[in-house]
Amino acid sequence: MEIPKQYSPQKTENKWYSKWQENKYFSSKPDDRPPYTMVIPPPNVTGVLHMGHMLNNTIQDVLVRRARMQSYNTCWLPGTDHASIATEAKVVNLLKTKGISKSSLSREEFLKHAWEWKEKHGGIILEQLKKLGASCDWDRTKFTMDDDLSESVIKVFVDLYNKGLIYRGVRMVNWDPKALTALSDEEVIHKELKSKFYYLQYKIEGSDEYVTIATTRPETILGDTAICVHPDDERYAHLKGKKALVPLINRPIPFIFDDYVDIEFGTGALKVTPAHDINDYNLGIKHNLKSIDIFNDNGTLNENAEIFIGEDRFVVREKIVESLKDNNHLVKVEEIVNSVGFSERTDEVIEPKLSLQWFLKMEKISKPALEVVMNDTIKFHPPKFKNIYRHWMENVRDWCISRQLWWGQQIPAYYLPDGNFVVAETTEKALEIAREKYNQDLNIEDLKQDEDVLDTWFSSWLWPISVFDGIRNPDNKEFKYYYPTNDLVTAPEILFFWVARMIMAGLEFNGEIPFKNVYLHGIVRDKHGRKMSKSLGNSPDPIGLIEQFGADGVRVGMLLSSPAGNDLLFDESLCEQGRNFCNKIWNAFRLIKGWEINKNQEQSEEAQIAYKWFKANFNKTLETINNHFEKFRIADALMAVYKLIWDDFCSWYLEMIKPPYQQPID
RNA sequence: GAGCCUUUAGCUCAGUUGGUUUAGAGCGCUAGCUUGACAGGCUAGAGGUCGGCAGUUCGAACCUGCCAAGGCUCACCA
Repeated sequence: MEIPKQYSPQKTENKWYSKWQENKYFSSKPDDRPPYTMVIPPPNVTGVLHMGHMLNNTIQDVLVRRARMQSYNTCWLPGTDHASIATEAKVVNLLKTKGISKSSLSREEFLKHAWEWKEKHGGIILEQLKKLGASCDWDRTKFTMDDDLSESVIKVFVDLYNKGLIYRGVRMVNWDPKALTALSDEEVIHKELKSKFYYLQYKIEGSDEYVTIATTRPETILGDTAICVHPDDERYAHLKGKKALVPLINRPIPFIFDDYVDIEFGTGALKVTPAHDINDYNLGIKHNLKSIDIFNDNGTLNENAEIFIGEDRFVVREKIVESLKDNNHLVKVEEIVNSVGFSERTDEVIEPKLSLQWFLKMEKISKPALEVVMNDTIKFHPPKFKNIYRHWMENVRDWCISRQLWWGQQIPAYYLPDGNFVVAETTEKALEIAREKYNQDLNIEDLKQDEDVLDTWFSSWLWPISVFDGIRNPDNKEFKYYYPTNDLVTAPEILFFWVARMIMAGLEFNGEIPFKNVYLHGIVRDKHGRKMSKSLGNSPDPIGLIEQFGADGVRVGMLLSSPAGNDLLFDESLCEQGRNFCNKIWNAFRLIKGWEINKNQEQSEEAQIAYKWFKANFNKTLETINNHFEKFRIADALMAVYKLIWDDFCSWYLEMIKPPYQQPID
């Protein structure tokens, strides 16, 4: 039998993965053994595998395979996330290429298209994970919009509403003018930008005097309803009771006095636009100001603006500066660095907007979730994330959970003709409650369900529970056996979005933590430390890498340079090292396979010593490896294996017991 | 603006409560090897006043203070 000199991962990996699958080696059923459970951080259903997924799932696979070898009953549960905004945007774009606009479709028609798209393109990533060798229990694959998971989300919403933790109200929210929906605070990314600081003159009504204010958003002057100065600022004291005229439209607005204003900053005079800035909004409430919303949902100006109606906010910014200049309202322009919020999904500049949304109160449920992390009931690896977690938890604000989208779980609130509403799991139950509470004569047609859906994270925060049906049937056998899960492997980017909220959900709905360890790995960057991005073109195709180096080669390469919490500077040469390692093992096998065994031959003294030495060495290394694993030092564990095989086993042991040329071995 | 983290060989990182470390690993590098498992290999070797300054100590990569560079998280200063 001829064994090729070089290892061929393609042949080997496909062969064994099929075999594993055929024999259901990864499938798990509750039994007498202790369980080891892990849920996958569900990737977007429309996503494709990128380097980050590859790292994330390789680490999980290592953990779960080790647990399997330790004879735990291992269950690694895979699945995908419906990713409301991202998926809806993709479907909208696809429809656009077919000449269909979303607005021309009914909700039902649109959802039909969305589901079609999901069936067709969804789950590609799961097939890619199989190529990677991921040992998931594929029979348990879940999707966050499966009927049972959706039901769980609705049940939880109703439960929280009944507990008084969910409320509906008009608040200043982060509005994405491109996705046309509200976002949570976490979905806003602040970036420092070089902006312009415009100094504008407002005429004082009935006088020749002017007052100068400074702003970065001149287009919002059309929504001004006051000018605010500090009560101790003598420069402006004489303006009490006077009014200023908004430039270009000459709407009179009052002066208000509040120590919120920083005397030193700008001119010490602040224009107040309650509809378009959270601070101004608060000032507006305090001083009883009118609120003039000058924007449409898509970021264009509406009739309230009086001028530039229908034009985009950024176009108007340019134009209004010209107008102000022409009318001698512009005093000067300075360069300034300020922080601007962008939508995490669409990269659109966020518009603070007053709107009616659903919120979840965070104060009560965040406290226990903070505690279990601080007292190490849930351990973070590396622990430096505890601080970051605490800071966020201590300052968290109510969570805006409604989204003006169709793809997702529709909010189970039903409005009555008189404006009242009821919250219930089904229309039938809603009707029942509505009749009881408001009017016996109501019919099902009188109820109108809320148009909005819930934030995707409002479903994925239940993931470790709902995949085992622990919300609907908390006493079911599987949930009792598999939950709480053991380890969670994810990126720090979603510590707040997901990890923190899963902890809250676990404690709130089941009184138990959802997992015991959270391993937070870094971001995969290129070898120059730059983030991988489409525009830079510096992200290798993971499947291409697997074809080139073998899945094991690539995975060894990634793990070797991946200490917990640190970013990984990816370089193809790492995969080469991994491939070479696989080849080394292959050739050790080739060597041994080539030996002829003579059972009658005495074992030489040297061989006996060699055997004892290696055995001792092996056990010592095993201890080291276990120690590394307990501390989630995967890279170190792998290096110990690497050296054990390459140096101790191949370079020393095999050489020591190697029989003379063409002689048999004992 | 607030909080946190990092800085050790060319690169990526270890270095556990300060003393068996004249500071380690992998990769890379240099010089030799067409050696019968493997050139995706073997052998030999070079490389660091542990970011800077000051201090504590008999003794500091490790503790303290200041400074410098890089990074992360949060934040309503127009």
